[in-house]
Amino acid sequence: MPDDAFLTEATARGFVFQCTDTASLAAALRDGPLTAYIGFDCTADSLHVGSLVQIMLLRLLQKHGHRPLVLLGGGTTRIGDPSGKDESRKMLSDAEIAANMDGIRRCFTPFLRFGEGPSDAILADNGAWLNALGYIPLLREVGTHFTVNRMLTFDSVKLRLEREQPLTFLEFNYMILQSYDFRELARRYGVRLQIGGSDQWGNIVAGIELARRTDALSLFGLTTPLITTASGAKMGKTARGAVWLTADRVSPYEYWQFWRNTEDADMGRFLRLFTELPLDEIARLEALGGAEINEAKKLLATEATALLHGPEAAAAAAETARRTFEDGGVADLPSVTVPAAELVAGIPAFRLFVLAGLAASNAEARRLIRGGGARVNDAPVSDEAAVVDAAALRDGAVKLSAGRKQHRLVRAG
RNA sequence: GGAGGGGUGCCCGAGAGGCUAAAGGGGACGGACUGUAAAUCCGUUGGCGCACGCCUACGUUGGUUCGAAUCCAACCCCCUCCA
Repeated sequence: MPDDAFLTEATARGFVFQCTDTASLAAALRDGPLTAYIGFDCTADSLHVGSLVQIMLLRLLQKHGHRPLVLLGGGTTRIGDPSGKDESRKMLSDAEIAANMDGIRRCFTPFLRFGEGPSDAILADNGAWLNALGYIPLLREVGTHFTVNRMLTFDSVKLRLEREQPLTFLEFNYMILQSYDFRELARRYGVRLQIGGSDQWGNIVAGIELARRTDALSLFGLTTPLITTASGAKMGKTARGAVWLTADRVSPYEYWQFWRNTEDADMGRFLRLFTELPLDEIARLEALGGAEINEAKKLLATEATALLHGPEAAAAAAETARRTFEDGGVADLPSVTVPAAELVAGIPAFRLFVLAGLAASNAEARRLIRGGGARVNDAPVSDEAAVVDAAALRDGAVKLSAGRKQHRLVRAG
């Protein structure tokens, strides 16, 4: 076990996959506040739970008195990281990148304390230095420290070559720019540690080597494990797509549901990574068997939701779920409003399911009905041509259900 | 620049003039069983107020044909080898 409080807890909670030099890093951490960074490329306007491990680790770092630095990839997003991808991403325009950066920035505010203090988080954009680089000077100054021989051995490169998928020269340069970032952050902010997903190992090590050669700096790298579910699927997918960390994409209630539906075998691991419950408490919860596990999952859902959306929203989501699933009642579920006149006139049930967002097309809604998965006010819809009108209103709303878990209210407005 | 191979639905992958909205698998969704879990089994899986019908879809654009994902031409993109 490493001889440092932060590393010890990070390891115990399952955040550590690989570390370049655990003993020296522990010593550096003991010497006083240390600045560590994680880079996020701006490929979408929000992050999703796939990035949550890294965010939680930065949060843990800050709790232990160190300083997190969030690096937004305003420059590197223009290149596209080939790591872990078997084909190139589409090119994003500078305007898209700027908009995405704005959205991603907001994802961190619930998790990190930003400011001027010694352990307050800071934000940087690698566009600030990368965009100004000159090609020839870069080649002469940095290019001499990279051999193509070595670069070809990186997994990110090998994967593409083995699969006979194209790897453009543009993408081939990504690792050089990420290395440049690490050294630049060390120079500007005194950053000593770079954290990343396990697919970032190569890029991180390359940066450490560059800084050692040119600046005689000794930097560290730490990677987090790739989080999959116990049954092997990539984590973070739900019935309606990725689990985003933005309320207007995934509501607190949906977010709570995502965690509530965790597989049994993942419960303990997820509690350690995605909540801040004490480890001994988690150990106790892990000992639960059978249906009692559900209580632990509710705790997981409420704790994780509280971190992102706040305790009130988490409690409200938990209460909505309790009333819906345990009382079988109608609670404050996600709702949509349809014009009262239309409802009075009667709307075909399949249309209503589309309007409520429970089906992507009329055909899908019809299939849902045919398959017996559609219910109105908890009563199965047996007839594809069934019509719902104002008579179905219960306290001003009609409850629609697609399958056992997805429920919506339709209100007349 | 030369030679060869290839671009099919969310993904992989079969199909080589009509029987093809396109086999099979994966994924996804629904049902049964459960504990809002996993595993298993069953069903569904382009759109349209969808019996019939119509529309869109096999890289792009044209053409041949009664009829094209399947044949022809040009173009775009990818892979391999050669220069």
